[in-house]
Amino acid sequence: MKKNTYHHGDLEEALLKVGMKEARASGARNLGVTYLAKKVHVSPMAVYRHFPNGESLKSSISQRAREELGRRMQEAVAKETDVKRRFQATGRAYIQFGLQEPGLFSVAFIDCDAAPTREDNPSAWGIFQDTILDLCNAGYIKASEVKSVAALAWSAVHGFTMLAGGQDPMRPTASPKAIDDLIERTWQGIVGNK
Amino acid sequence: MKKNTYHHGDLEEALLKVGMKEARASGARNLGVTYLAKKVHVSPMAVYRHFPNGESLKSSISQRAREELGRRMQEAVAKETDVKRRFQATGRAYIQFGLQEPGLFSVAFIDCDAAPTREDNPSAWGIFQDTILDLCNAGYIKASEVKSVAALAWSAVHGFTMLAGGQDPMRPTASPKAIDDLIERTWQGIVGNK
DNA sequence: AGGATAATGTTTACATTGTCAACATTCAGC
DNA sequence: GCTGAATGTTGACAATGTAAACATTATCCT
Repeated sequence: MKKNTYHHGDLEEALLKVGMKEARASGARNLGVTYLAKKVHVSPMAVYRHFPNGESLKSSISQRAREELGRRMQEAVAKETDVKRRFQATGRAYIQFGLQEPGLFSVAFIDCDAAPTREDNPSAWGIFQDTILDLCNAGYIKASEVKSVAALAWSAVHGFTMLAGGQDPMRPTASPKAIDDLIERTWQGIVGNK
Repeated sequence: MKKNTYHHGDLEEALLKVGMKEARASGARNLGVTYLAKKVHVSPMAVYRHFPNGESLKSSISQRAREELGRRMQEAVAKETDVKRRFQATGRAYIQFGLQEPGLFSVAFIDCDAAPTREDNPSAWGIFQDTILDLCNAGYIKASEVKSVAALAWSAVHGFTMLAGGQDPMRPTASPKAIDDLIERTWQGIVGNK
């Protein structure tokens, strides 16, 4: 019945967990070493047993956020069978994630030396690319076009989310109709005028 | 010949100037009050005579960066006469700015409560929108399409620049050919299959 | 079981940063 | 030239990241 554990059990996991909570609530504002340590009721220095420095902790949280995005995309894709619809679902999920979880989304793309997604976890990019290869196999696009198609789709979706989620007065509106429209136009840019 | 001026002359301008230099060199990393004050050989507190706090200073630098982007776009547009080419030039200039000046570009879009572009300075968004309205007048698109066309073009270009300029392993390549391709596909998404 | 050793936390200490308050100097206009 | 407004300075304080030294617990080897 020792309540005072001293040892925490799994501090690393706990830090990442509370980090994600903070990220969800307020983006990258409260992801400092001291702040997160306090949340877990641990001295700041304990953090350094699990991360070489604060940047690294933030970076790991960023990675988790990216994985969360990947998971959402995967779920969305799983609901569709048609190749084209699967492809579009990835984009829609990406945008919806960005708008529903602005904190996580912004943390996912802060440029702290981004640790790559761990191999065994769903990568947004991986899912995305798979659906593009499917488009290729289904004859929508040529193999030689894969790279440039990916660039357009990825860019449009990422850019839209950034801009729509920001606070610029010039940001595009993010109504369902506007999103549909973006996706439809992007599709035009992909399959062209054939 | 008093070398010890004590008063600086125009500290605000000096801070913004050196801030831009730092931004160009290393993004948002060295835009703190103390650091910039040191660069101008002034005590940190002097900064507060010109900006209410550090965020505000950073935000003003961000604004300057956005204005610089606007200037580049304007220069690019001025070289073209054809409506379509003018429109595409804005996008190309945007991307090139982002790739040639990654520091400035990232600072331009940090989410410090973005001060809107000062009215009398070239706004990237303003230039962009003007060329879209020209597209409209020239009959390329319908008036009802302006918003969604703007959303696609702006998103694609912004997203591409963010991604290509980042360090993700999944970033698109940014060769001239790849950029041309993006712009061409985006154009397809705009004028569609007519 | 018991003791060496690795893992994991804590306290102290210090440099850096943003910012407040109080004080000093210069400028501008009467 | 004096007075008040602008503009800078110094000193103090709280918060942060992190190094060093120390303490506690877990693990593993005989």
